[in-house]
Parts: sequence; C-alpha cells; structure tokens
Amino acid sequence: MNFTDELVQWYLQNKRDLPWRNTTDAYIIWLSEIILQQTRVEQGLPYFYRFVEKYPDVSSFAAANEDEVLKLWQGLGYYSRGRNMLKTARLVEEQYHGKFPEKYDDLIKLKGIGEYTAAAIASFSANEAKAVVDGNVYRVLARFFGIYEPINSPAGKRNFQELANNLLNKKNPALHNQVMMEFGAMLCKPKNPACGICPVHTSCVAFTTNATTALPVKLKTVKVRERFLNYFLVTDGDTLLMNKRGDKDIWANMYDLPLIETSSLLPLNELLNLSAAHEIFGPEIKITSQAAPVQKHILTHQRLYIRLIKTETKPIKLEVNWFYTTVENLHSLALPKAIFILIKNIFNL
DNA sequence: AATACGGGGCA
DNA sequence: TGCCCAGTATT
Repeated sequence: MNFTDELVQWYLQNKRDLPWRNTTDAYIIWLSEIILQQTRVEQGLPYFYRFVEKYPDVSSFAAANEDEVLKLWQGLGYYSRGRNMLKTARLVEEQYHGKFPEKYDDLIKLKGIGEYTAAAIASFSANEAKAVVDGNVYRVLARFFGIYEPINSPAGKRNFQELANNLLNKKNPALHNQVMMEFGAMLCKPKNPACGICPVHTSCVAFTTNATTALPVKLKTVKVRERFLNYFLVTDGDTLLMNKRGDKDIWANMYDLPLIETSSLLPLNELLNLSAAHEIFGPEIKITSQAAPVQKHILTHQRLYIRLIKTETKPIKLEVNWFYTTVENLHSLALPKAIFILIKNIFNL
C-alpha cells in the first residue's frame, strides 16, 4: 500500500465522530470550517452546535443582525470571522437564493473563505477534486517527505499545495482530505507525535532521520519591540555625564548617557514630570534644548526611538554606573553607533 | 511580503 | 514563555 492508502486505513479505524462529517450540506460545512479556522476542534465544537441550532440554514443566518452573531461568537476570537459570515450569508441569500455554493471557484470569492476553506467546502459537499492544505497537512507532508522548505514562505506554500494536489485521490477527495487532516491532528501531532503506532513511520523521512521535532520548518517573524530612549546630556562644554551599560541589555558594557526609558513617546513636559526625572534632577529641570529630534534606530529585534535632551541642571543624585568624563576622553570609550551619532555634532567628534 | 487578528491548550 | 491550532484580510 502506498502512503495515502495506509493513512486511509488508519483513518477508518481511528477517526473521531465529528458532527460536520455526517452531512454534505455546504452551509453546515461552511459553518464548521469558519469556526475551525485557527481553532481546535474541542474549542469550536460547542459554538458549532449553537450556530446550527440558532441558524439552521442560510436564510435564517442572513436574517440575523451583527450584534446577535457577534454575541454568539463571543469568546471564540478572530471576530472578523463572525462579521464576514454575516456578509457572506446575506450575499448567498441574495445571489444564490439561499443555496450555498459548492464550487471552489464560487466559494473562493466569498468573504472569509480562502484557499483552504474553499477546498474544504467544495470537496466535502460535492467531492470536487481540491486538496486542502491546513496546518495539519503542512506538518504531515513536511515530515513524511522530509521537506525543509518553510511552510509560511510564499514559495513554500505554493510547493506544499502542489504536492497536496498531486497526492489527492481524485476518486474520493472528501475522504482523502479528511484523512490527511485527522492524521495530522490525532497522530502526527505538533508535539509528541505518536510515531510508535504510526502506520507509515518506516517510510517517513522525518522519523527515519530523527527529525520529527525539526519539521515542519516555519520562518519565525522576528517580533520587533519598540523602545523609547530619552537621553540627557549634562555638560558644561568640557565634561559630560556618562553611563556604563549593564551586561543584560543591548549594547552590553558599552557607554551611553543618563537615560530614562519610557513605553511610549512622551511630550517633553510629561517626561520631565516623571518621578524618575525628579529623582535624578530634582523638581526643577532647566532644559537648554532638545538637542536633536527623535532618532529612529533599527535593530534586529527592536525599534529604538532616541532623543537627546540637553540640560544645565546638575543631577542631585548619580546612579552607580554614572561618571563624568572629559570630551577628550570620549575617544577612548566604546559608544554605540546611535549614541555616537547623537552627540558627535555637539562636540565636533 | 508582512502583519493583525484571539483565546486556549500544552510542554 | 513560546508554539500551535481544520487561515484570511489587509497594508
């Protein structure tokens, strides 16, 4: 038996009894598929029952108002799904006279229905030969065939869809699609896959090369943190106040200036009214100038908004890592690029 | 081509 | 915490 035939046998013996598998009503399948987008079956199940009960057909859904739909959706997340459903129900009621479309090319045009959902509805309701590729299918294919191409790159998505299409059993697309997803959800799980009882593990590249935990590959979006760095330039022209940075943060052990970090860009007067500012300079701070406009500085994981505030007020208290140095001596201190840029024009560095 | 959009389960 | 879940729309 080949790969997919093995999985069909596994499926027939191990599948869950899920309510949307007992119908070919495109409307009911649509309900289930929208609810299950990025949502675990166990979490979506109670919502599915409530929606079917309240809106047994497209016409009743189309007659609902948005508040009502969103109330029923409450707690499920991704609320645009609910809003899009109402739009789609009304459009189907109008243009399809209440009969939910079953063809992929019609479905893909509807709000809230993308490639996956269109393929799912078309195959489950009318056995149209379209292969579904959801998170489960990505994982099963990446592992079994040992594909290291990222599943969330445009090229990767195309290639996995193409592979899924080639694998699709054209005689029974509905069964094939259910098999692939159920296998991924129940056995070839993201964590702790049950390879020991897997019917195809001897021919699975990931299993035989001990790479199940490495697959599928997913490009992680480097999440960029925003930080607002308010530096104070305390100088008489010949000396200035410096800070030696700690070893945990960016620019570890390098030198910058007295700093107040905020979680947003504060107006200058609000900044100077912070208790942090008062602790350093006392209640009366004389600002010479905001020496530079806010500078944007891009790091790999951080977006820094940096500004320099020049003051004549001497701090009433020095932090442990603060010290006065001469402008001459700046040449011997390791300054981050952003800090160097900030002060180079002031001291003709 | 990236990012926003949610809440929950799991290691 | 970080990852992932029967993805899609928007910028």
